[in-house]
Amino acid sequence: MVRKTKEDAELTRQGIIHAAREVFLVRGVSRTTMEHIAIQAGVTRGAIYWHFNNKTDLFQAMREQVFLPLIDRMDDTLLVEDSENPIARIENFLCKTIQMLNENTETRKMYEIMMIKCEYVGEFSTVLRQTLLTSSGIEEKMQLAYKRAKEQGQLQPSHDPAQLAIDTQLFFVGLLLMWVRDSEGNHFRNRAIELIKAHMRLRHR
Amino acid sequence: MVRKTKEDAELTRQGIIHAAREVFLVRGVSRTTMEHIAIQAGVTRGAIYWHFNNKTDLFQAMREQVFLPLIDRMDDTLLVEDSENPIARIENFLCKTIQMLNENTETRKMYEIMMIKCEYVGEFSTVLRQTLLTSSGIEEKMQLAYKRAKEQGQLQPSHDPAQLAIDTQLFFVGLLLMWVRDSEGNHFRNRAIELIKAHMRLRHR
DNA sequence: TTGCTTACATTCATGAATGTATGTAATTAT
DNA sequence: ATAATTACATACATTCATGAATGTAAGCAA
Repeated sequence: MVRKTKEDAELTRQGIIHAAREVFLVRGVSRTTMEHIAIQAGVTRGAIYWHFNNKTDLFQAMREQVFLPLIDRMDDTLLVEDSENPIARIENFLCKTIQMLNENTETRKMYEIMMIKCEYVGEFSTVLRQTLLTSSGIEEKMQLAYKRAKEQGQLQPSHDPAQLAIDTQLFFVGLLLMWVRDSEGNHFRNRAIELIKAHMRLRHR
Repeated sequence: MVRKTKEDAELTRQGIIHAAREVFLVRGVSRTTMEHIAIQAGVTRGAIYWHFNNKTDLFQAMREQVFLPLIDRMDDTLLVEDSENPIARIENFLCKTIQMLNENTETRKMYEIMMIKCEYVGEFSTVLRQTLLTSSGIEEKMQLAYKRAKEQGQLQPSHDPAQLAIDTQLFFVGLLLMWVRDSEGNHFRNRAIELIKAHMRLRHR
């Protein structure tokens, strides 16, 4: 394989990211070497070092490619001001996320890698901090939605929007984790949507 | 350092486990070498290879040492038949676990290692499968407790014990994960108990 | 067309890391 | 008291893995 055009180069870059995801998934991030990725991508290590400085750099590129659109989606679903049914909007956001995991292989694999195939240590602790920021962002937005729900009298009067928001968030974090862990069985995968609806039903009325 | 007596040997063994926990915590399991552990423990790699076959073996020993007593505690708290207040028993179990994390350094570190410093890949996927078994065990026992609560009319009639059990378990898994991730800040660490009580309050009456 | 640059492949030097083999002194069993 | 074993330390062989250096052919601008 020899010199390529710019478009080909971008294709190679994407191919490397794609290959890395596959290898990370089966070998874990730490145990994956540049050579593994290179072989999977059908290039040499030289090609990878051309496009990325090192493994962390490659990992970050991979992560952003999946998460940036996801954050956008969150804003679209939760942050809107109209609030014609906040509770349903929360439920919708959660279900859509699960649906995303079911349909989009790359997103699913990225979640799996981030939750059980990656050690958050050294340079990677940055990633964890970003995750925390994202989390508290979600929490805030859910809290807003719950507040609106309360104003509209959709909640039981004894319920506090802030508490509900954290409770829902923790529920969802747990669900995602178990969803990912349960790759072989199907105790959580099949029932995720159902579980979300049951969770939201606890709040309603 | 020369030949020791049996008791000294056991001490060395424990020292190695202790050292491994420290190093795993800061370097992650994969990036930790036997040499790192040896230095931390003040022995040579030879000593470690005497007591353990390899890193995985050492990891398993470490894990069991912390988790076996924990499972016992779970049975004691949740499984009892008297059931003089099932809801309170669940709450108690969750709070005690958090309390354990606060007080017992080794348990806390082990949780942290297992959740964000370990890649579940190859031989380590066994560990994940064990975790899943433990989880469904907890779920079953909580479900029993919720059933009793329902029989005693402590729950809202619309609530299904099975759903409540999963919901609580996912909430708690999420809480543990965020508790571990939030090692620098204190968004979750300080409020864990409070969050548990709020969660249980959603069910009561 | 010529020369500079891009997009890689290839090679190399170096440093880990592992597991095993060997050495050795103290301990325990006999 | 002697032999056998234990609990390590030390040394070694081998296998990765990295990153940089170098090579090279093809594209692209002038």
